[in-house]
Amino acid sequence: MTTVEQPGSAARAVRRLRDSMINGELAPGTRLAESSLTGPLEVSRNTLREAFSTLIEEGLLVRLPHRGVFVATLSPAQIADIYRVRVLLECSALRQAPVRPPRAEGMHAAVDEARRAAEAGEWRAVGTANMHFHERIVALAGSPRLDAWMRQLTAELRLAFVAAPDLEGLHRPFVTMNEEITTAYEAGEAARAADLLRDYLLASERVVLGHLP
Amino acid sequence: MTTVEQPGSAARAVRRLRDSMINGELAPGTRLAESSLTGPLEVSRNTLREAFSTLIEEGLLVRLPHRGVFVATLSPAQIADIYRVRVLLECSALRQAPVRPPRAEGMHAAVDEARRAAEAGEWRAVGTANMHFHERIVALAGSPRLDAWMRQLTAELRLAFVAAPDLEGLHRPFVTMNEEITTAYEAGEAARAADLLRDYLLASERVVLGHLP
DNA sequence: CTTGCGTGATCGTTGAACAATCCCTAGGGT
DNA sequence: ACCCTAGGGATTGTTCAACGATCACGCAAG
Repeated sequence: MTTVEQPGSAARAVRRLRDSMINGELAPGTRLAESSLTGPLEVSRNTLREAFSTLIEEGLLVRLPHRGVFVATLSPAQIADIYRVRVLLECSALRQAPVRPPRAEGMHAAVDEARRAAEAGEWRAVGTANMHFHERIVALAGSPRLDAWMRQLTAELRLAFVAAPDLEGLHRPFVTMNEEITTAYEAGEAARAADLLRDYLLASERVVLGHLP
Repeated sequence: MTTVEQPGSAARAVRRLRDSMINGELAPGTRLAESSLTGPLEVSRNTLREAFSTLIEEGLLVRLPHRGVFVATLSPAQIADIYRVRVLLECSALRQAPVRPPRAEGMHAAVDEARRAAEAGEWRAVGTANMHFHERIVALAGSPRLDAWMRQLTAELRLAFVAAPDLEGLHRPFVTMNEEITTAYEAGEAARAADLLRDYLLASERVVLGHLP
């Protein structure tokens, strides 16, 4: 479920940087100078570079040789790529999911998480919960590798969210759609749920791309 | 196509380590002590650690904190996981591939590569070519992210190949199956090609698991 | 045979140092 | 006024040496 809390300065720096990015404190395109980060993060330059390597591998940072590392900026083409992968992964996972005893506990938990956050007006938390919902869908495939990849995808996508001016308009419409997909899946209609999910993703892609420029 | 030739000591160390692993010079389970690798690779300990990070992220190495890094050992469960992901990715990519003008150039190139290697009796090269073939199938989806993931998967899987005692029996049967899949796809029968591919993968999984213990 | 402890070795992290590369600006030419 | 070139300053890429923290191994005691 939750990511393992690894000890160590490098891992801590990774977590702090990642949180800062998905919280919007570090806007996409921001340059992260090594020397100016060693202070706030309380790590040495070498350890910081190791943290950078991890985040670059995850796609959250980009390194331009001899120029520095920058918070990744997602082009429309890259966002389209992410959604292409999501449609493939999520729909396949949902379509081949077991229906005899539906495994929707995780999906329910994510839906509840999203609804509570929506009632509290915390739209960034709603976005996080929505991403959790989709991670739970992929988890239906039962593959640790797929789970790890999906977490990467959602982290990357949240970089696109932080640039959006209207978080409520971006996330609110999808809370009820999550519920519909869960209901359809639990009713044994995996194929219909997968179709709903595909429509959901295409709609979400349009919203994200529309909120960008 | 080929991986980008990045400059830098760290990237060079990554390539040399990865090549050593998929060539079988570094057997799975081998411990890679930092101090004893700085000499042969001609890099400092810090740079070596950076190279380790990359390969750990790729799944080729495993880090046990305060104990060192080891060449990854694939358990049967992990191999099964890899094949589960492959079935999902490759079959989806092939099923949704364009059939009007089939894009099979890459697949043909990989088939030829495999056949030439088979005639030369270089079975490890045959395995490499077969992996290229499947990377080309995923490339039909047109997603850079999927391509990168598939390269990771094939690299991991080759770790399982190096332990096999009978490389010919492991790789030879699949050369002609590659050709059949290509033919079916070019004939416009994407669905049948996907079914062939699924059978192929399930058979390959059995062979790999059978060659292991 | 098992348990506990000490020793040695390795890892995790730090700080400093140097070379390589890039950005920016000042200067000269047209 | 504009463009091109050269230099200085800053940042990155890489290496090295050192320290504490942690683990593996062996030996002694029960």
